Amino acid sequence: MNNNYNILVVEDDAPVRNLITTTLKANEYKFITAANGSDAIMSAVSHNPDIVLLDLGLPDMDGVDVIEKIRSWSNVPIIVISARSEISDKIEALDAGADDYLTKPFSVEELLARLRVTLRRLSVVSEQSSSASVFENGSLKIDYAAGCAYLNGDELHLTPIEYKLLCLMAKNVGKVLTHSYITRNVWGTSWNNDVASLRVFMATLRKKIEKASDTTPIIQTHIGVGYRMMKME
Amino acid sequence: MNNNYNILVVEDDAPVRNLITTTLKANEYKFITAANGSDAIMSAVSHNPDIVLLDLGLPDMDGVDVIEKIRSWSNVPIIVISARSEISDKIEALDAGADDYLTKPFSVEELLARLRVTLRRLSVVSEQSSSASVFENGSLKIDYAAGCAYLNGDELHLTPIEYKLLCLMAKNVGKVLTHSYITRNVWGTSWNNDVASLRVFMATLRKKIEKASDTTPIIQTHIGVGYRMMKME
DNA sequence: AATAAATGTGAAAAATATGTAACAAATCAA
DNA sequence: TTGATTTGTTACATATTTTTCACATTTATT
Repeated sequence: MNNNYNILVVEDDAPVRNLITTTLKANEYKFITAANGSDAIMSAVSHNPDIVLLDLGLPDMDGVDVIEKIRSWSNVPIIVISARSEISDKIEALDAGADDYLTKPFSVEELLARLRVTLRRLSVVSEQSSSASVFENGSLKIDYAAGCAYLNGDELHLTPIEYKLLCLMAKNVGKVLTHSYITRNVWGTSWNNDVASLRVFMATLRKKIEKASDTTPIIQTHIGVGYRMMKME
Repeated sequence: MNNNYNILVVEDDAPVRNLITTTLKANEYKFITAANGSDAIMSAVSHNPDIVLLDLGLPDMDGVDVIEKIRSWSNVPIIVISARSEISDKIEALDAGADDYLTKPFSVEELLARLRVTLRRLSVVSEQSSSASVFENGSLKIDYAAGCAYLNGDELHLTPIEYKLLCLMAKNVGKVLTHSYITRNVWGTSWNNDVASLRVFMATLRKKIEKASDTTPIIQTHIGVGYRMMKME
């Protein structure tokens, strides 16, 4: 007897999808399916699966983009199943946030074994941080799945960097984030740690999200350290 | 660039071991090595590594037995690197407790990518477990994760040096810290051990954390020696 | 009690960090 | 291409932090 884990299977090729689902069914796993990227993201939001099995070759969007999208709000384990066997493809997917990478043709036994590994890890971690796809704090709202931010219901027009910056602050509400932590996470690993740029982006972001709002600023400066988004009431 | 993670490399074949260690060194990972199973188990016990890279083909014992042995007391991530490419070998190792399985010949880039995956997971887990990183002593409270200090629930505004100083005292509650120990830890190694500055900072810190509080001061002076934060009730 | 040594205190100077505006460079869509 | 948008850079006024220093106070020693 198995478990209550829910597995999201993302695969556009029907025969392969059937192979996977039949295997899962035979091993008493519960699952839902999606045949393209946007359906996959919607299912990930609405069903909150415990594991995602993801084919990279989807008709509507690149699989790596699906990984990044899901990773923008969720830490759900993602096991990639792909026909692309190039090392560079593997690295790209793993660095984007995938947890494992199987190349087609794959053995169902190996897939099941790697599923068991992931499930074993899940049960260890068990009840982990709540990963909601919508963030709300005061008059500010972020819909991670849609990639949009709102202030008092009105959509904000944010540039990509501004949005990343906002998400990073939001994911760490109440914590002081150091300059280098922010630049590393917004601009990537290799960056000259330029605080000047961060300052001007922070300024424009503040202008946009503190538009005519409350008395207390939502983003505090901690001189010599970094910035912090305050938890609002 | 990197990290404080310690990696145990278990591989009896010297050329392969060198390839791995050279790669790790080039990427600024710290590591220790073992050339057989019993050494590997001893190293895993004594050094408590963060990750184990394990070759299955060891001279003295079967690699799967090493996995099981380590798993009997530790959940350290184990990445298997093996010449055995049979599905049954993979399944056996994964079910024995391995977290990942690479077959030789392997790409060092893929190995590094899978290491990053594992490290990423480690840091997530450690962040969660470190959520209990809150110090409390009387009316004083420090939230290390948030980087903030509170007095009777009210947040204190501390400069970087004041905060460092407070954390240092807090981490050593009850102990007398010498002037030179404090200056070394707050200002860094190369410093002329200026006690005058320390005195000034200690004064402002005291003003802030002993605001209208109790009869007994929380920070004691030990003349000719240093300072001590008292354990309060 | 007198003296010397160590510590506390307040205020200024020095050093450093920040917010902002203006502008240059890069990117992107038509 | 153009024109619009986004991103990166610089200069500078302002604000904050850190250091220095003179002097008062406390503590230890004789």
